[in-house]
Amino acid sequence: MAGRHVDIVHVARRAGVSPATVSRAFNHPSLVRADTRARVSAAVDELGYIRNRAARSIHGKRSGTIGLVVPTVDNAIFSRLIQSFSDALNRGGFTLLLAAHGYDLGREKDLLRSFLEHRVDGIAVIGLDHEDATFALIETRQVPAVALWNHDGESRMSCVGPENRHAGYLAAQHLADLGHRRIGLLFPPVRDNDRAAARLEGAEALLGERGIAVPGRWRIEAVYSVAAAKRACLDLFGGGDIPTGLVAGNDVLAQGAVFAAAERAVSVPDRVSVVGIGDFSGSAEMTPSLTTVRLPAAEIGEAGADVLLELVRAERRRLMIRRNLPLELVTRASTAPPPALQETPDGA
Amino acid sequence: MAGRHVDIVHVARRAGVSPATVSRAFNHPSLVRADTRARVSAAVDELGYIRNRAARSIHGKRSGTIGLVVPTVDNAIFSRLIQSFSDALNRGGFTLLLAAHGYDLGREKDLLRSFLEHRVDGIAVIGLDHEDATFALIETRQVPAVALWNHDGESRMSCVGPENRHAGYLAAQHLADLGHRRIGLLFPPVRDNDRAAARLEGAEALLGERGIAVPGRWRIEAVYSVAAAKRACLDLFGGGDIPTGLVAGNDVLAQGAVFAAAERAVSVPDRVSVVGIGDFSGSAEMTPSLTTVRLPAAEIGEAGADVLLELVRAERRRLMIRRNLPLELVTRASTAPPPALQETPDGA
DNA sequence: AACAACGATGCAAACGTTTTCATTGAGAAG
DNA sequence: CTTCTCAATGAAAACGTTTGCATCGTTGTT
Repeated sequence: MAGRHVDIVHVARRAGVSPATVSRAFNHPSLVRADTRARVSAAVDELGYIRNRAARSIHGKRSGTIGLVVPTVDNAIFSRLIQSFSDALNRGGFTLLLAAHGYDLGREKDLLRSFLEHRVDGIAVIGLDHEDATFALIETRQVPAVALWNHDGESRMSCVGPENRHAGYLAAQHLADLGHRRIGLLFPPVRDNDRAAARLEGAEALLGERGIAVPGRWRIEAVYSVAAAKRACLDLFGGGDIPTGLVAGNDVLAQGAVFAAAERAVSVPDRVSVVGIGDFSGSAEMTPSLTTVRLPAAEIGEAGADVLLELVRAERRRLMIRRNLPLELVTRASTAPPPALQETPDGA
Repeated sequence: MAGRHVDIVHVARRAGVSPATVSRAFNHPSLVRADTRARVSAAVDELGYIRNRAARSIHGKRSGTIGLVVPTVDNAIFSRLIQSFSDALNRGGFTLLLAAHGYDLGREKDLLRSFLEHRVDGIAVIGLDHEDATFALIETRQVPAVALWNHDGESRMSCVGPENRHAGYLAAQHLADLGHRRIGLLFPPVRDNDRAAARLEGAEALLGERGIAVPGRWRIEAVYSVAAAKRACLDLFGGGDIPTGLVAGNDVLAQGAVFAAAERAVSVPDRVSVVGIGDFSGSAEMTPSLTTVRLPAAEIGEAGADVLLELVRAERRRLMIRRNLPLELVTRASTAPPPALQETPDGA
């Protein structure tokens, strides 16, 4: 009952009206009489007509699409964000264009350009660190844009997220407050990743305040994967010189560390405490359950979409909105006072 | 140096040529003289011109977009697929439109419709079970489409994936071969999820062949989350009547089961064996490492994109391509012969 | 009864691009 | 020097919509 290339003219003929009326029936229903609207609607159904947004958008109308560029999709960190971002977008009648740059900010700029070719109504990126060309692109086109997953009061663009620096600070503070002085840092490469860089900076700031130095051999770098983190920590836990506490740049790394400890028969938290950042799916359920600084991924996605749609709908361009989302230390079973203090429970 | 609404006419004026020549410089470079091309290119850079794909696509040209609808993004299962699918698309010069229907096939149809409004060049969905209206939409519009994550020689549309039925069969076979007769099934709700349904069917088929009956109290249902699976299994492992083997519908559920067993001090694999399906990130690293039937998520995404782009580029519509991707049982530490057999190692 | 006001609809221009066809000019062949 | 060919470019129509403006018929006002 339906053809492939039915356009508004076919519908108009079928309904016995002009194309203009069909268009109005869609976009300004109040302007067309109810029975005419019904005839149009019937013709639409009979012919299986589907509106062409491309043709609409060349009139300066919105395209109804929002572009999101993430470092990677394949990652517990971002998948929840993408889910909630996409849902919030759909609720607002927008469709998500998604691309991943693989932690390569040069590639990010190209993907953004491609989004602009599609005339997205808004753009979301992860983090506040981007190439100058990327900022220039956004600013000269004056396309509404928001940075997710990071907050900074001085940011060059609108942003929605927690203070990653504070997340690192809280994680380290937790270990220090428990009495740990021999602390290791397990972080991903910080190149093209300002979130991780900020967390590391925060952790080091706290340790500096408490006069705790981290020797080079306890600074471990591993890419974001349980396997890589476990591998790196098997070495760390293999020797005799083991820290009593470990701050991981995120829960994936922390999980790897816990698994490595299990394999090396290094008890968590009795022998070594591990604190993560993120509170991903599974962190609460594993054994021992993971102490971590919760990053509100779903909230970031939803609030980010809301902010972006607000920017899109705002008449006035160059509006700047910053939203700081709260962090929370979730204390579970993977952290405890260091061995020395456990032996002498009531202080030195 | 750049305005907001620079179009091809501005570029043409700046370069001292006609709009037609600018268009040709982009689309058929061989038709324009090298020095003219250079002038156009310079004008493009000076003005910051970005091509408008919407305007291009109303000429019947491709939109350069591919739509993918998944049940959910927030899930280790699909995030890797999305990643590799998106990458393969980008390599081919296409951009991904993504949406999630939350295991609601009615919603899926609406999302697909929205994709068609955007005139996507192709569509990918998960699984082979869809509403009639969904199939009708795809067939009457004759838009290239592929189903991912499931293979069926009789399928109504092109498909790329493994035989999920066989995955369930292999998992159950492994336990049966080890000597287990008291076997439980931990699966998600199968409504609007033909992959899970097929796996369950496969597992039951094998158990039937071996004359193994599964009592109702050992059929556990849990949504796809470690937390839900763990909760459900805490009950199972709490009583005295525990199966010796458990087939989980996927690794997330299996991980939950293993964590629950740990909490109930039920040893895996000495007391109960657990086999998953998927081989997700973390399954190899956890303790005990998880025996599982590997689903080639990244391969499905990449091959799926390749097949879809082939369909898009094919002159002839209604072409059907089916690709069956291999499954593999990965034997790790979470499975072993049942306790009784362990005590009397050399047979009955 | 004449006229104003208004609701409903159609006509045609406009959006930014691609493409067909026609035109121009330069070099090749005679 | 003419004619033919061919490469390079421009003019204009076309794509599927939206919308400002014009038109028409009705209803309400005087």
